[in-house]
Amino acid sequence: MSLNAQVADALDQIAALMELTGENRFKVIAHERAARVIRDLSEDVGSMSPEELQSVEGVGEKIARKIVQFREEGRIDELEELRAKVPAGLIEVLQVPGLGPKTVARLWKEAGITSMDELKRALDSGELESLPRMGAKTLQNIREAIAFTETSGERLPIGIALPEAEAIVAHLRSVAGVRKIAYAGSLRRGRDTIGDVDIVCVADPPDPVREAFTTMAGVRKVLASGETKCSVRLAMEGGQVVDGRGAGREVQVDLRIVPASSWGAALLYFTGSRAHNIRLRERALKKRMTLNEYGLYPLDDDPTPPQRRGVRPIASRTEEAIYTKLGLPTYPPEMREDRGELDLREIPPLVEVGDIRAELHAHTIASDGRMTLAELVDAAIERGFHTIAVTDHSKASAQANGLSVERLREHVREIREENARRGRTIEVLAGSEVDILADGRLDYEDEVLAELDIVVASPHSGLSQDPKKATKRLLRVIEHPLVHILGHPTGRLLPNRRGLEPDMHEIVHAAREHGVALEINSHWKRLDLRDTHVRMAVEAGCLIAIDCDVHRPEHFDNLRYGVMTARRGWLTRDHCVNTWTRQKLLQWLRQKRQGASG
DNA sequence: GCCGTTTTCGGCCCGACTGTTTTCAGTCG
Repeated sequence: MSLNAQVADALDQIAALMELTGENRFKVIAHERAARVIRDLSEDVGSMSPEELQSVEGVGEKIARKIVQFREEGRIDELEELRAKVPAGLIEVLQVPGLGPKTVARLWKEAGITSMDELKRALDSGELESLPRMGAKTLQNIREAIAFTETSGERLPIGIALPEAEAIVAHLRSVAGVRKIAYAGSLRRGRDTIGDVDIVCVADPPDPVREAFTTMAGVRKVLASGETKCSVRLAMEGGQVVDGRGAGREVQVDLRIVPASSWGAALLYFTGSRAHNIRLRERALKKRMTLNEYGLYPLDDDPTPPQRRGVRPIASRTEEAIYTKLGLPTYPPEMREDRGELDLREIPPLVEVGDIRAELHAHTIASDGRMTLAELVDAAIERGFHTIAVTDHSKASAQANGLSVERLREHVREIREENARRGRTIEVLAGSEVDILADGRLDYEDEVLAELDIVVASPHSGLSQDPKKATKRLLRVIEHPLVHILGHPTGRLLPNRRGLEPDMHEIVHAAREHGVALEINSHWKRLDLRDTHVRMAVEAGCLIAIDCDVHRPEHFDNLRYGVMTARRGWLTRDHCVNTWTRQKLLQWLRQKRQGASG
């Protein structure tokens, strides 16, 4: 785990334990915020001076000191003191939805509960029933919430959640009275994984959609069903199985019903992120306005919310109107993470799905793909691409039927013939997805690689090696004169395989220097590079390739996930090689070859 | 604990829903 992630975890633990000791909630929030910012930070806190640490938003003198102590001694005094006071097992209990710090502290102090196992035993024995404010319903909700975290605790990959959300939206759109409906939340922001699904809708009258929502197929439990807000737990469809673990799992879905006049405010609010929203509200207050999910209103001293007093909003119908009145550009949802976007005067020209004109990482039946060469090329033409690179696996990927040198050469001949046959319709490039061996050597000799139009080098094994080795390994690849693209650089798999954890600073700077493009692999199980890495690469001025790693025709549809990840990293068209013209792309590919020989 | 184009002190985003209680605390997003 990177140092930033370790520091963030430690700060999160301090925050959680503070909550249980009843510490001032603003102190708790300050630690949570610092943890989030450091987790997202592109600089490495290990190489920052105390002054630099304090220049980070949300990090002041005291938290900076804690970070310094952590990196020098591997511990933080305050965290150790808190751990001595509060049983560590309670942090897990705090993760159960519906159990907040107040309730967990009561369970600890009044019933002696110090861990999840003890809580489960106490629930079974009935000893909690005697506690005040612990009715049968509350206890049953806790039981069900624990079961939910155990079967469905992990976040859902976006590739599972997005189609599910689209199906729900399509279903509800046909209900009488529904005038507008859309999914929001982290799904709309394009995060790689999703905790729950948020849906916003305008419906008049509201009852039919509420009824349809709480009774739709798959609803296991209705958590809330109010005038404007409904929440359910939904069983995932049978087909949506993640690595064999999807079966039986549930996902929480929230529906918010809002007036048509508040559509923009509601969409803005429920899209988040939470941190972005808080920033917007702070900004509104500075401008003597107040922002909530109903609209942007003039600020006054009346404690009753303005929408209940019939106050006319300054803006509310569209997101754009609200941003404009706040003096801000309309941020694409993917940028709304409080990662510096509010300091921008204008939005950079972020890459869009329609900009992608080339797929540079695709497999055929020659290795582990399902399409013949001709079928792959046809599929690429159908997508409107001007270039398709055929990059079957190299020999070390035996499990993927990787090609021996002889088979590769025969394959290259076939690809060149196919390219000639297609004329100007599409450029078919002969390439390889070459395995990166554990020490950073490539799986084919240089003389073989030199015969190819394009080389994508990817790690497939040795993915748990330590960060220093991983960094060296990838640097060696980036410095190799015949490599164009570093494919799925960390090899992570969502939700559980962490993959390599190289020093991404070194990686992106070397990639920039050597003109190697780093790949965003668009498969929703990979999304590798991830968003924060893309942002680092963009800041360093790296080239990026967004590829689908196509094995089947439908894999081209994963492009949207890769593009959302790119946009979350603020990638613009000019630095994305897949958006270039055929001529510019080919020039870049050949230039690397000439640079190597000259 | 952090932060400041009115502030180095005194604020810190805002509303909905549930459960259990009878006016609200706790939790969530």
